Amino acid sequence: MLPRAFYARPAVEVARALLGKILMHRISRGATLAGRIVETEAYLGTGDRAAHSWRGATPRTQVLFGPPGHAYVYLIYGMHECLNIVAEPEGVAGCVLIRALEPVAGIEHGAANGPGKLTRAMRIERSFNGADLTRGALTVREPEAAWPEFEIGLSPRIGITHSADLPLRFFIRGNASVSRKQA
DNA sequence: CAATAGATCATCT
DNA sequence: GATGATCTATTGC
Repeated sequence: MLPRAFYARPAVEVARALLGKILMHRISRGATLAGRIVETEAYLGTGDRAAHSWRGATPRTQVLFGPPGHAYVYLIYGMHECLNIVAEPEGVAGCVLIRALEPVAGIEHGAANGPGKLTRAMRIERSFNGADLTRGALTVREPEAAWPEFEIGLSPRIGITHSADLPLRFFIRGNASVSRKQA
């Protein structure tokens, strides 16, 4: 289990450090869904026009200003949920959007290569909003066996209409589960 | 193969 | 009342 201190850093650092880590959801006794994080995006707090928190805290975004290591789950376009992990020390907004997973357990190949698809594959819903990822059913942990070395790619974020030119998207170069063709 | 449309609703103005 | 950190299907070259 990654310690809370792992998340109490700038969102950009956390986004890069999360690549290769394992997202695990314990559905029930003995049944787990798991995937390797292969694509992330950093969202800063105030000042990043693309971030939900850019204007300040609202009822929905208050979790982004709370303690790091918690989940921020929201509904987008009326039909897809997106999973974020709160970064930065408490009181400072910032988070990391998990964009794609490589299947490890209980996930069909290609079913988690996109923000909306991975929440469905992992059965993550809005009830997880505010959940503590350092304990509980949904956790992030170090891979059990070391993964082969990988190269980190950097590109602008996807699907946003503001600050669309900032290179805040991180992905494992050459990985087949990344949501788009290589940059 | 690239571009676009439609689905569908919580949140904020 | 408009908008959006998406996805899939369909239309158009």
